[in-house]
Amino acid sequence: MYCQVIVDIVHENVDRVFVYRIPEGMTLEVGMRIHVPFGNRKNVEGLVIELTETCDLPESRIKEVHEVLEEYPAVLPELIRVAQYIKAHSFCTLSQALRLMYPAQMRGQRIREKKQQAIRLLLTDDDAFAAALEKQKRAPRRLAILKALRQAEGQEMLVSVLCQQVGSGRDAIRSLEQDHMVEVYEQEIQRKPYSVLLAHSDKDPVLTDQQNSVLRKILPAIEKGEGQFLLYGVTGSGKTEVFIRAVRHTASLGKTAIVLVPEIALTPQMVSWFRSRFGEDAAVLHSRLSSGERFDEWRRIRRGEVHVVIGARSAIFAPLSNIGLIIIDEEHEQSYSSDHTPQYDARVIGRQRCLLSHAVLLLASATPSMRSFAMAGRGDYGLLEMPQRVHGRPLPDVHIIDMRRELSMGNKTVFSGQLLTGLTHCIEKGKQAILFVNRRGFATFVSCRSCGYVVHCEHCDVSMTYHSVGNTLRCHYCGQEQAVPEVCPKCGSTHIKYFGIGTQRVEEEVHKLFPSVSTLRMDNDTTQQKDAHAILLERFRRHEAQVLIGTQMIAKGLDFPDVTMVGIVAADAMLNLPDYRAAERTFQLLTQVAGRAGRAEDKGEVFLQTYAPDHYAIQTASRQDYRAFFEAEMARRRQTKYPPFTLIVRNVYESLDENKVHVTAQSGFDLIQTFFERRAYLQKYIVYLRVMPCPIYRIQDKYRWEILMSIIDQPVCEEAVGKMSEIAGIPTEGVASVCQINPSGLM
DNA sequence: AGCACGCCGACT
DNA sequence: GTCGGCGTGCTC
Repeated sequence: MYCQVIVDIVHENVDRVFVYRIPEGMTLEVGMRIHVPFGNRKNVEGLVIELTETCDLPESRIKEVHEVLEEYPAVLPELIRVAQYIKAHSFCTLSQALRLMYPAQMRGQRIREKKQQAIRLLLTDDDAFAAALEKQKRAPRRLAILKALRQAEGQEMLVSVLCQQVGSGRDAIRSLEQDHMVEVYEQEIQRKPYSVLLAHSDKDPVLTDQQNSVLRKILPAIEKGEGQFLLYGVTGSGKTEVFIRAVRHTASLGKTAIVLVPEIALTPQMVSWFRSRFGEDAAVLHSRLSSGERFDEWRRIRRGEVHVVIGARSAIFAPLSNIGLIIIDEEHEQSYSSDHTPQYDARVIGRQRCLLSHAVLLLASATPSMRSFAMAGRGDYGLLEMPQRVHGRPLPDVHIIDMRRELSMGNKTVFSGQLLTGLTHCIEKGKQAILFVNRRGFATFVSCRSCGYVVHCEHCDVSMTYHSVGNTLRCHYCGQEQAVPEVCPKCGSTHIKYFGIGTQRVEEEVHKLFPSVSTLRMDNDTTQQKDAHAILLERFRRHEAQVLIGTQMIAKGLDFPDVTMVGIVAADAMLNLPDYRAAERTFQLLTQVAGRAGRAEDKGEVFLQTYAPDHYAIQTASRQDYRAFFEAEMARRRQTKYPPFTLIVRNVYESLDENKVHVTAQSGFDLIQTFFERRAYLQKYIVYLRVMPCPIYRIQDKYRWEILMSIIDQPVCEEAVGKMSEIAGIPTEGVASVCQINPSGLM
């Protein structure tokens, strides 16, 4: 018997199968991790991707498998196929793609064993114990161990705990073991993530007609094992309940399900919802688990102990067998595409995994991505709609406030008159309010009002961001910190002040205007500690504060029944970012934020302050009119030749050597040009192809150049994308390079 | 990625 | 005469 092995080395030269002989008496299965001799090296890690009876290589050239690393296959056969798909579409080696399929801790010699040594007293009756004490009376360590164990619950404890209690006594333990007084054994310890969030069992709510009609499409598809859907449901339409019913139905068929959410820490409510409904039958996988916790959850899933996995992007690779349903909530979220190699998109992987495993794919959003909605329009996805909020609750009233008029009327403060009136009403009625401050694209910087000088980072070509805590300036890219200058370094003027609006500034304003009102602030500064998100949100839920002030992180999926008013301080802050998705992002964010208002009986009110009141993204968002936005945005994308009509591929080069980085980028550019010259049939698909310095020319002292290509998204063009990726992969001394596909935020 | 094989400069 | 530079080439 032979096996085809992928060695865990990332290099194109070894990115292929190698055949090994399976030694007598060794049982191997596809997906198992093994050690193999490779070249001159002994024990290189490898993964079995196929078993074969014969092989066409001369027997003399074939080596034997050295050992099996786990007694079970680490990668399910279907996930090997997913990895092959990733290799083919994301220009990485198969070993890189396979690494996505199991926890990183399993690699290398440091296999995280979830077992720990425990020790148990073997002396059952008092006489035997007394005799033992007598026998060991001249060995104080051994006596201490016996006494400690006698008192321990179940007369057993962890060796590590015991050693700490009596002072190191490994030798003492060994001799007691030889005398058959104690037994040392391996004990499984399970780390339990999210044990803080107690499972309170909720009653099933009665489904609305809308929820029922959507489920009538999904449930039969799950039974059939075939179907891909895009669920477009407005905020507050009750999508979560649909997910729960669909997952439960899947489990009742003996199948398993994955639920992807944008970033689990941002939606602790969603996790506790599922926890309360599925309890131990659900596993949680996300990036903020400790490595041990992640490994334990992975093993629980792998052993088939759970039917449901909830997680962020990488949970799409959860080792569930017999999968019946994959749900991707907030489908439009950026976080579903990974930016470092292997660059994959969880939506695309989900689609592929469902096809391979005969499972149903369900993408859901109140603001679907352009790509997905366009695919639904082409019939790639079945479109399911939930246009009404539950219990017929109306969408909030949205007031668009023209901040240019406010300014011309002499209002130089952060809040418009209308927003202030709304906030006052809300506070007087004893309700809660959310003030949303979009920090993206609205960095607070320090500049001189006399000469216009702006404080820049000395290592990066960006202005530094003002932080009122400690009155410091921090560079967003390298973390450098410095004090705010008292006088302008350029002209000596003392009129040097910070500009822009941040959450801190808004909070200060609220305190000034409403001294008796308590506030909570949620942003990067206040959520550094573990679980800080959940704690802040829980405090707001318990009415510890009447006003919540926050950034993006308060926009998503939160459900606070007593919030009747939402203020958006600067709706168009992100509209002018150098990103073709700026309008799409603005629309999504505004819709999500506005959706936070009026989720219970009281109708919500939203005050949307903007300097671009006529922009289609603002107008359509204020009406929560997704279709109108979609049509307008698609027309614009078609006309300006942006995704989804094109693919944007960007190779970024970075180096401390200004000249070298230029030369390297230029030679890469020459290569891609030569490539196109030899392929005349591809040239007509090119929208543009150029080489130039990056918009932010220097970050952390490194100079940066880029090759930017836009090409019509056609299957034949994938070759060109592959070439770009290959060019970025050419190693150059002292120059780092990456290939990005449809990058966000060009910097 | 590693590591061996292999062909040309300054050293005990 | 050797030790050693790192340029190609291979790994079942």
